[in-house]
Amino acid sequence: MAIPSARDRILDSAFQLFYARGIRAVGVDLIIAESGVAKATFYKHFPAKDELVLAYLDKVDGIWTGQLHAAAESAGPDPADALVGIFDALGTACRRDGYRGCAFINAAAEAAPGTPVHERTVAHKQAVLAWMRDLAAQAGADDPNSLARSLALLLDGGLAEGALTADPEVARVAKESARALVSSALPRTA
Amino acid sequence: MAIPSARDRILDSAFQLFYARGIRAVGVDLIIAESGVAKATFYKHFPAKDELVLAYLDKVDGIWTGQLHAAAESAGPDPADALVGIFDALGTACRRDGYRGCAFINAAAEAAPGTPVHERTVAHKQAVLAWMRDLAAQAGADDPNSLARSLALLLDGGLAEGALTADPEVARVAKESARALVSSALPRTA
DNA sequence: GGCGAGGTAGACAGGTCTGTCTATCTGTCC
DNA sequence: GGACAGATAGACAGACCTGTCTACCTCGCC
Repeated sequence: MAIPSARDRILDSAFQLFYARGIRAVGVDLIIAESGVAKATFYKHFPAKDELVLAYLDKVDGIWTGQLHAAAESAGPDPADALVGIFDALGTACRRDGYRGCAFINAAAEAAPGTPVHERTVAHKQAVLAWMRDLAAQAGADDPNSLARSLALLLDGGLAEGALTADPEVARVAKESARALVSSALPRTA
Repeated sequence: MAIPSARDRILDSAFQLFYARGIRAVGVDLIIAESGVAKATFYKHFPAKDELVLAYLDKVDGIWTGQLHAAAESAGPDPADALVGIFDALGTACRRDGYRGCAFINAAAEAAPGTPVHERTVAHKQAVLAWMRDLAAQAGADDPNSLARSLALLLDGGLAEGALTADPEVARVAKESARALVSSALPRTA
């Protein structure tokens, strides 16, 4: 457990501050002060604030995607169960202190379409959607694409509403709705 | 068709600029230039930028709530149909040029919880939810609260994703999912 | 004619933001 | 010991942002 490298400290501070307050609301000076790093060091690792923002989004992507996959896996081997289990990640997130919705949606709200930040967000959402479509296909859905999109809507809705009120009820309803949509999208099973 | 008052011109410019670029990204100087108004006039009508932001949100609330109600009404007198019809407003919004998702969600992403802007967003979402809960109760749902929340998730999900890619497919899937959830939440009908 | 409401034009103060640059210190490897 | 990589501290430039203030203009109304 050595002291984290300067780069890691910067990224950690940025992670917390950007998420809690928004990207534009946090200046590099604050990140520098919070991470206890010199300004020159900051700009050596991240030549512009935008690059730090992208690194922040990549970090969020790693964490959140990991949580989604873990939730899906721990729901069991059946792909249909996995699709529903995804929503446990939403419930866990909702209950976390300082929860403020989806970092990507929040970032995209501050970035103009076409900018790298905005596009990184689109890429993330498309990756999640593609993964869910795969699961839907494995589950034998009649229309894996529509099912995956429906579930993505529920998930993004839960994340967006979470930015307003961190109400675990939202996650409960989302999971139940997901269960209903999944089972109605599968061919009749015994 | 007289020239709109100075206040209206300011609010119109703010409406377009805030929505298209985000609130923090737009300075009062730009709004002043765009609306062709003097700085003193601006500050006479809106003593601080924050008050303009709130007026902007109120304007959005009036427009968007009106569109939701209109979509619900034009789906017919049956409350269950109205609940599904709401999603036509999402489809129309998606297809509009310059569509960038829900102004409230975007605004909340930039405002810290507890600020007036954030709370105005929460109030708006709660009003929409309460209205949908009413419709769900009129439709005779077993659990109007859960049904309304499910539909709100789909709606907010559609709005949040709309900020990323204005894909009408999203609205189509949302409406279909809404139909499925509504019919599965009602007691068996012939 | 005179008054007042509301608008225009734009300088200005004080703060914050990003990004650059200089000068110094510390530890490691040879 | 000496060279070097990487960090520190902090001044600085230049842009931008909010909000204030002065000075003038214009139109309707009494």
